[in-house]
Amino acid sequence: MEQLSISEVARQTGLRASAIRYYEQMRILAPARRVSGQRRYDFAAVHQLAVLRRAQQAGFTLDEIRQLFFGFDKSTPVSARWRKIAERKLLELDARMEEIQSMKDLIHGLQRCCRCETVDQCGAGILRGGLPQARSPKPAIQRHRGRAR
Amino acid sequence: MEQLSISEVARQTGLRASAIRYYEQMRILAPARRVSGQRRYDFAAVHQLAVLRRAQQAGFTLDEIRQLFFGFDKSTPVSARWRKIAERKLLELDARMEEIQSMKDLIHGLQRCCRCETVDQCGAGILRGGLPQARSPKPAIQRHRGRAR
DNA sequence: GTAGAACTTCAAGCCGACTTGAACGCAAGC
DNA sequence: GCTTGCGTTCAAGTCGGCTTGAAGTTCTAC
Repeated sequence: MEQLSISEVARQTGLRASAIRYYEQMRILAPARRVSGQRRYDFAAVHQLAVLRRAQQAGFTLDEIRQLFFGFDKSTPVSARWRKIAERKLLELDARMEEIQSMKDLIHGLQRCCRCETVDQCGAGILRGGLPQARSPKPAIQRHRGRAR
Repeated sequence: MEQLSISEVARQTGLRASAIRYYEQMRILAPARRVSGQRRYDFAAVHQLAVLRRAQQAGFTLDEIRQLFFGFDKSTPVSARWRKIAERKLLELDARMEEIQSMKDLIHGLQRCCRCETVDQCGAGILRGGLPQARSPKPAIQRHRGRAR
């Protein structure tokens, strides 16, 4: 059973050693065995990190990936875990798509309709009905949940 | 010429007073006149903030909005300013759309093809060719520019 | 034995768009 | 004169996903 150092794992996964340490700290990777203080990994860790990267590419957060790894009954196969968390994520991605689409609509509307000379005119126009209005009546850009009122 | 207090402007724009102070600090709003230390606004400020909000809804950053307000020759009408910065933004939004689309493709691929029991299996599969692979050969999720190597 | 590469931990920094808190100022009404 | 309710400034905190730096330890090669 081969033992890899952290930089060897980093090389094989394309990650930085600091990222791997960070994942351990965030409890996404189980603490590695130590040999006089230094981390030693086997190939399972490389595989786990490959899954992590793929999950990130698919838009999952580290919290969600921790869920994927540790948030299920041990008997639940990974394929079922994926399907479970993928459902929520697809809804979220659709929401993000629509958000972006409504931004695009807004910009196209501006490009088509704005004839304003000054910012003042433009603002007055927006207050007087918003004109193009796009499709979504919602605030659209709010990731900082302290925002609404 | 009416003089509005900061909380009055906040009420009319739906923003928080702290946000309005922040915009001034970030030099997106010109410093307001002071009456014994307190800010006083006229309606132009309300209009300007309406434009700011609309621009945010359309996905512009505060940096870009500062550009919109102050980054052009004074003779350039606002409609032309919009069109100029909108061009770049549309490209960016298209890129974000594709990014999200490739995430969705990745997740659909997982849902269709993953039969793995364990994370280890799954990771080994990913390393052995990545399977669905989606469309984009690019890293996909990288906003932290320190990331690549 | 010793240089230097690789490893460790811990704390702090980065990005963007704010909010929150502390400590204070100023005006009006009682 | 005192409270209430605005307003002010400045510093620090938030979120996520790391990186960077300092200071110290251990491994490796000569």
